[in-house]
Amino acid sequence: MKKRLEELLLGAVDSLKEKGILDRAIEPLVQVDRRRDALHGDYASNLAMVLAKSAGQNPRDLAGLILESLPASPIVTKTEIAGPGFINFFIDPQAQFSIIRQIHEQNSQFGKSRSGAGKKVQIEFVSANPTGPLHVGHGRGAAYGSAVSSLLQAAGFEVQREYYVNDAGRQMDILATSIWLRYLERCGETIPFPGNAYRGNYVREISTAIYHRAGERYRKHAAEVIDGLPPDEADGGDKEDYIDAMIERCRALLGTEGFDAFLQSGLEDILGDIRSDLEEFGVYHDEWFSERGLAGSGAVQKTLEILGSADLLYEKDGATWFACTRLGDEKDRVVVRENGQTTYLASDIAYHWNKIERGFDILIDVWGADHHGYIPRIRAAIMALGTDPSRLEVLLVQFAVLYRGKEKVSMSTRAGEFVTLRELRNEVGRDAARFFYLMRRCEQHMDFDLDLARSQSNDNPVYYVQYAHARICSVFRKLDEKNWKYDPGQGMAHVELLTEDHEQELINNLSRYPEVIENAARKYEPHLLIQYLRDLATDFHTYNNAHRFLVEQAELRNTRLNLIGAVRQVIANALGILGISAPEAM
RNA sequence: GCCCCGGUAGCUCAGCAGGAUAGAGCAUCCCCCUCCUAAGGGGAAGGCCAGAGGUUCGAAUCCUCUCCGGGGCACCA
Repeated sequence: MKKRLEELLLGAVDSLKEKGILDRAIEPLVQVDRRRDALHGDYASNLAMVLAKSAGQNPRDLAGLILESLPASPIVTKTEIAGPGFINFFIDPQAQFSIIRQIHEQNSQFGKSRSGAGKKVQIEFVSANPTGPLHVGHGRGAAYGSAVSSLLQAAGFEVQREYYVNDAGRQMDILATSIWLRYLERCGETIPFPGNAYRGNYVREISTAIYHRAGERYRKHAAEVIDGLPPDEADGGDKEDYIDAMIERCRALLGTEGFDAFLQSGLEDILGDIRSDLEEFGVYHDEWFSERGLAGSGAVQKTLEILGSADLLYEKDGATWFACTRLGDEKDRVVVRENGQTTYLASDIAYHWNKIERGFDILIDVWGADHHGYIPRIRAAIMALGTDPSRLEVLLVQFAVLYRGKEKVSMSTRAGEFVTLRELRNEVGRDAARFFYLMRRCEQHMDFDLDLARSQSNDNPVYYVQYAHARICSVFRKLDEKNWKYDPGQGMAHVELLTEDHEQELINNLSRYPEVIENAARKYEPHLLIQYLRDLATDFHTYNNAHRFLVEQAELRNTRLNLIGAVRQVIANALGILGISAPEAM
């Protein structure tokens, strides 16, 4: 509808150009907007105001000229010039009704578009380090990333969802060491636990499992373990130095094979937990990309060579630096440490290079807000590798703060206070968790109210939307109980019976749906879809309260059933994209 | 000090790519089930869109500065 009006206006512009009223060089952006107030018609355009200056005319006069040149169309019943120069369009109700038929024909496909057709998008999200369970912060990224993926798919893009598994590097070494130390405790050794080791309960559980499996095979005497290590933070030393020395000791005592056994158990256990957690949350990844695999393939070295041959690497203080200041970053960054190990950045550059080579048109990274400083160096790397940096889109998700009523829930990692995604899901349920995560723009800091999300009451916006769907299902069940037959064909033949304001309002909102999808996908903003759902649900509840659907008169009944059936379909489609269920009864 | 995000009703937030009288939900106050689930609906009240400049026909929306919150500035990942 919008597009058709825009075409009409373009036609008018062309003919004004021929008449010499408008300069041929002008290529106006023709815009048509929906009007909120029915008084101003169904759609309006600001075209005359936009063109007024370049045409040297006052906007209202120009609007008149545009209307004179506007090609005739059966869908437009009336036009008017209003306010400072708006052109208002009134649409033939008959034409508006066609949306109901369209929804019934397309069903679950309704609302999808082809605007992204032929474009391959890769979206990487969650990618939490496999050193512990997902917490509520990861949950927001997971909900957001998966909703954006579905949204892009609905807009026609070919989407690949990826999880980058940081299974290489120091953090994994710390994990393996932490597990081993807990294992030694289990064996009966007394060793002070390093300040910088992982102290979550899951570490103990993993070590216990190893103990049951392997017995005391990996046991070493406490004295042997701590002998000659530098002081830990608690003893006035440096916790980083201490943990590094402990890792070395662990490696020396266990040998590569033994160390890897601990590392591998930890990785498998935690990654398995993350996978099942995400699956239960309705979040899927097409690809789990291993950092270790990347390093093993020699890709990191190769990428460094490319940077080197582009003359973007230099040596200083025994380390190798990436000269990213030349490409817009504020500092140069280390890629190979003094000790010869490559940094996380080096792998990440190689990883992005790998993504580019896989042939995606758009790369999306969903990151926590704390990573924003990381963006310039990745962009620099992409430029250095000869790729247009605008192909990389980084979406930052701000933090979520949990509240229980008025009380802020502490997010400290210290024992017992840590809130995992799994705990959140257990407490509020999958649907509410997703809905609440997606309700806000991702740039918005979020206050997540656990009590509200959990409440089974009308305060809870999730139920409000789901209830609209369930209510419609219930109407169709009641229809069967009355032994009336639903005849969609008869309804379609009598759409003109939908004369109530509430019905017009609903139809109007239904026809907005494809635009909402398009818009939300373009802006990566699933919250727009939630907003829309709340509007649509409100319209339905209002309608439901004011009118009955199961009336005696068959034509009217079938017409109304067609309308609410369409509402049900659209709600189901939208909830589907958001990964939230559409219950048939509540 | 520099960088990112935010500052809209008592609270939590929308406000689409500048457009016509700034919108929801919660909380407050009134009202509505003989009827398809009241997990619903109708109404009232509530605002100098943080502040100051600028851009223009027109600014909550764009630009600059200031103030107030949150986060980030590693040879960690």
